[in-house]
Amino acid sequence: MTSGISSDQAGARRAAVTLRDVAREAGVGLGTASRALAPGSQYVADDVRSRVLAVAERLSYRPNASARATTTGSTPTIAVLVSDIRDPYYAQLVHGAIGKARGDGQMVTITGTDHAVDDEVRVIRMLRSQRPRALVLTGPRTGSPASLLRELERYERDGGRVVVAGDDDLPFDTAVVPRQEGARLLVTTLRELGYRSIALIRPAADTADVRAWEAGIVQGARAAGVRVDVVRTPGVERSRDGGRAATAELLDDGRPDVDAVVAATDTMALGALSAVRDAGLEPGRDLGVAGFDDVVDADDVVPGLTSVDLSLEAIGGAAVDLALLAPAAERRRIEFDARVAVRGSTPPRG
Amino acid sequence: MTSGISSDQAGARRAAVTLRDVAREAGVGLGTASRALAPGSQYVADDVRSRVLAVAERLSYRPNASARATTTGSTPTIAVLVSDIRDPYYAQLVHGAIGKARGDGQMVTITGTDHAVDDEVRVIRMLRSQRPRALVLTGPRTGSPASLLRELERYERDGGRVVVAGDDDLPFDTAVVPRQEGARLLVTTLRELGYRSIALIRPAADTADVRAWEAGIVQGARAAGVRVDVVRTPGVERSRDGGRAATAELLDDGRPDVDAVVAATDTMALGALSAVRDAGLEPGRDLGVAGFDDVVDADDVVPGLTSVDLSLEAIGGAAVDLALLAPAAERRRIEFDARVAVRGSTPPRG
DNA sequence: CTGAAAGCGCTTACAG
DNA sequence: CTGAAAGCGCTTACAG
Repeated sequence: MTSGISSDQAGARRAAVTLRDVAREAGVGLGTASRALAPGSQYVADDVRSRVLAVAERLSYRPNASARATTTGSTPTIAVLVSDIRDPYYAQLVHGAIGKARGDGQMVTITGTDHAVDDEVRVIRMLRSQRPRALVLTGPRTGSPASLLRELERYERDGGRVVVAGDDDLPFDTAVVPRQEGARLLVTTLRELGYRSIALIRPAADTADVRAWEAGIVQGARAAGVRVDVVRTPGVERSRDGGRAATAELLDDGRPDVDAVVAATDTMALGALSAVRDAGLEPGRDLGVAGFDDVVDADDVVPGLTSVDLSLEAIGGAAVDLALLAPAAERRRIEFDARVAVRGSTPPRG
Repeated sequence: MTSGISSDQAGARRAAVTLRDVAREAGVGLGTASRALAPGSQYVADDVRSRVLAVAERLSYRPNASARATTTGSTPTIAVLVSDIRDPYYAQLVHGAIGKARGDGQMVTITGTDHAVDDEVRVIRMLRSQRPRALVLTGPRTGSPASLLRELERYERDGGRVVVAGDDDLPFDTAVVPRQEGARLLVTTLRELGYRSIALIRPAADTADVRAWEAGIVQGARAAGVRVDVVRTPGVERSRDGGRAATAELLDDGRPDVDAVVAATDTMALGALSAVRDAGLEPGRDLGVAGFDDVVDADDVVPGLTSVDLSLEAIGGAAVDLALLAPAAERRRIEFDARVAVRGSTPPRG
């Protein structure tokens, strides 16, 4: 680090080519230049338009998005709130959003939040300054949503759009992650593979996503005639270690003839794989293991982990679609299919 | 999808509380209100300031960042160009950047590019509209950088800052990924573990990052007295399958008494692990395998993959630091230490 | 179809 | 310390 100059200096910005420059150079008025450059506008003579376009190209003119936004009132950006972009779950959502946004001429902004309501409120207050066209909420959150809803309503009142990509528990347009359906499908599939009795490994925190997953499992099990034990280990975290601990406890208890362990997330399932090995068993052969989210690169683990693909990329894209819709009285939902990926960790049983 | 209304509608934005509202409500002029709200400004009476602040709070006022930007000339955002946010390499960089930016009151924008020069130029042209305070370039790129440099110079001329987070091959302030040092360290470490002869698995494309890695390996090997074979399989991609194919070829060739396979990326190393198994060998015990980037969750693989931690998060943060510095005549570089993580895939050798 | 003018919501010299 | 005014770079009715 060599510079002692204040990092607050913005630099000399005034140099950029401006619409006025283009208009002067093309010999037209400001308004005409503006219209010529606007893709939609009809009211420009063809020759004038092409002249303006040529000048703009030659000067390498780029419209000032901020100036446009202060006229327009909003920015062509969509703000996505995620807790951790390194988490493949969020990375997939964001990737889908970026791809779709790009086609629609929108930017994507990523803002970090720990998904506690208080923090989300703080972040949204900050974001309101930006006047993003839409806010995309993700992830399960902790805390009572009352203050969050107030803040979001204020944002909507100012013309912003609020969209959820995740669970179906907030009163906004939602691209629903098909957890419940996915969980149901997983049980059905396990049943077809010959599994009869499964144990659920879940984090202690009772968030909306885990509830949806568990509901789906229980529902599917009832329909398919599969027995379900829920392992409720106090304090278990949504992590590899959490999955390992809970599974270890299950196995210590002399597991009530369970033939598969089903975890709420792939990460926890990886912990379950280790715990099974720690107990001297061979995952897959001796005890089935399945995850959820299909976020782990299947082939990176041995055996490959059976999981549920939740179409997260498509959901990220759908959230952008919803964000660009005009607000409507009724709430809109988009839901994609879940797909079970059967791999080595749940071989056909008996 | 129920709405037939054009998605181009921006909604009624005019509702938002404005500085004028705050000033009127507080009974002061616009200028005074502006100054009272500006964190730095001294020239406001304390009682006036607190009155304005109270009104702003009560009205839930949030300054319009676009309006501020059209006065100021730039936006408090840092644009990061990445090819794929799902790639943990980029996810880590971006995560580091977000964390640092947040502390500095900057937003982070993610823009996708395939890292071909032509595409980067296109993306940067788009971004120039946004007037982001800085552009952070990442990743190795393909194509001749001439047109890219032209575009970036234009951006700098308008007052923007260009920063690189990656290889040290562009004439801008750079947060250097310590590939060469890391590669050198890896060989030294392998030597200490007892390895004498290694084969390098590399993608066919000769990008800056791979060159740096290879140079580091060769350099380290020379110093430590380790023999190096470079496996140059035409067309091999920087992927799991690429690593698998190249390793398979090496093993087919009756590998010249190599005792470890060292891949240019963790992903390729995972492919190498598979190829070793395919050949009926046990990775680790029969043949050492090492990767690079330490991007794979160590415990997800069996055996754990020896790799090099490149401090990517810190580098992402450092890029933001550089971005916020005033431009300077001399080019600045920040380099972090690399660290070798030894795991089960390279046990001590005889 | 086009130009001059007003306006978007701020910030920043400029006189008090 | 403070208010009125000019200006940032656009867009958009409003008269031609």
